[in-house]
Amino acid sequence: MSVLALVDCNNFFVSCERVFRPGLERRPVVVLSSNDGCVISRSEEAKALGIGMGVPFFEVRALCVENRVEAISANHELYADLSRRVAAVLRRHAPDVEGYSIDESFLTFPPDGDPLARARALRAEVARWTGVPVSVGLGPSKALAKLASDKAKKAGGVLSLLEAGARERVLAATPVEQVWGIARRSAERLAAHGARTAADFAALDDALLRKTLGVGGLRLAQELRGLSVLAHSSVAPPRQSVTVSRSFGRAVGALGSLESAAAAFAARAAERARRHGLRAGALSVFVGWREDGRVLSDALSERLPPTDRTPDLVRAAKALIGRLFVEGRSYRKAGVVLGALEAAETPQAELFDDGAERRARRLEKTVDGLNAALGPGTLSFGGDRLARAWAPRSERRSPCWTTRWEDLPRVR
DNA sequence: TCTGGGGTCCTAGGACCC
DNA sequence: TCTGGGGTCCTAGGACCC
Repeated sequence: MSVLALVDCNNFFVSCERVFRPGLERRPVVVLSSNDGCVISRSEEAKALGIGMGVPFFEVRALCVENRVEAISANHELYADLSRRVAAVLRRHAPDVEGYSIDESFLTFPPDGDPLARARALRAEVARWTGVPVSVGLGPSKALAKLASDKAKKAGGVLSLLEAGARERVLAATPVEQVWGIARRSAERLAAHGARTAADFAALDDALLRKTLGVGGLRLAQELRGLSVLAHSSVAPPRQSVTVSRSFGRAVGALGSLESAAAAFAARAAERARRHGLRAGALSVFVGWREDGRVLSDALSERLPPTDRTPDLVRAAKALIGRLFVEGRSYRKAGVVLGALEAAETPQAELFDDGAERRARRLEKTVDGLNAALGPGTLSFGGDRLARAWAPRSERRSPCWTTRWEDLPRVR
């Protein structure tokens, strides 16, 4: 039986902010999404005040003022950098780190030695080198390691579900909707069959599981029984899509502003595709607006000759958003999605081109390089700086302490 | 009145994750 | 008045084919 570990950074975004502002320790802190719209990370103190994950900020604003909760706009550049630093420490402990999300990684522990001792050592080392507190869950399968890491947060930071006895106790005491991959819909369906705990779920008949929740549900139940059926790999599978979307800072009614947004999103998406060495064979654009209190959206897609060129993608995005546009609507958000991605090989034609193509490529490479070094949006292609009525607002952002020279912390 | 059976591919939408 | 952004996988149903 191999030992799978899930390493989960506690309250990750809040913890990142605390690394550079130790004054935030032991205080209620929340991190807010774009436009300071939603709460997306909470310190334990903020959770204790009853502030839920994902709640609109305006609903808890009064509570935050009253309790002197520090509310900070999300700084994803900082979080991405600390995430890389945490991963670098993890790779010293296991050769096959699989990044599952910005704040979680799966590892396989070698069969020799005491897994609990190893987990504790790893936890201490991440804290020492990055300042980020983590929880470690151990189990014979990913779903059990994940469950263990959730429980570890209130059990000293490390918990093992490697032993059958511990597993039975924990599964029987866990409501099924706390299982990874089971949310409201699935929990309702399971309740109809009398399954309310993780143990009930794992004990259901395979054919019934297959019929009620599909293959995903069946696999999950097997994982809870201690059978490892979900693949573990340190090689990231090829990306399927690239999305850039934003809610607007205020409602937008003019086609010009909408086109400017589409152009900016397409340019950013193109940059990301190039960074991953991918070309897009399809592009879609969506817009969102409100009507009679209902949230509505519309979308259009188009196949493209595979490309990673900014001008091609910008042109396609602008054309599609023009077709979506309806006079009189107050748009609230829009987005561009690149799909049908494939590896970008150097096109043969480049060997014979007249130099214009090569120059365009070089320009793109320079812009990508500057944006990578100095922060996204430092340089952009013609036009998308104009008519930025849509630009989101975030007024409580912390500095990019680790990725921008001008934001480096100063030591007196 | 009777009206096959089996494929593939694509897309939209559902459900879930962090 | 104010409700994020970026992903994944699966399924059902339609179009089409032989």
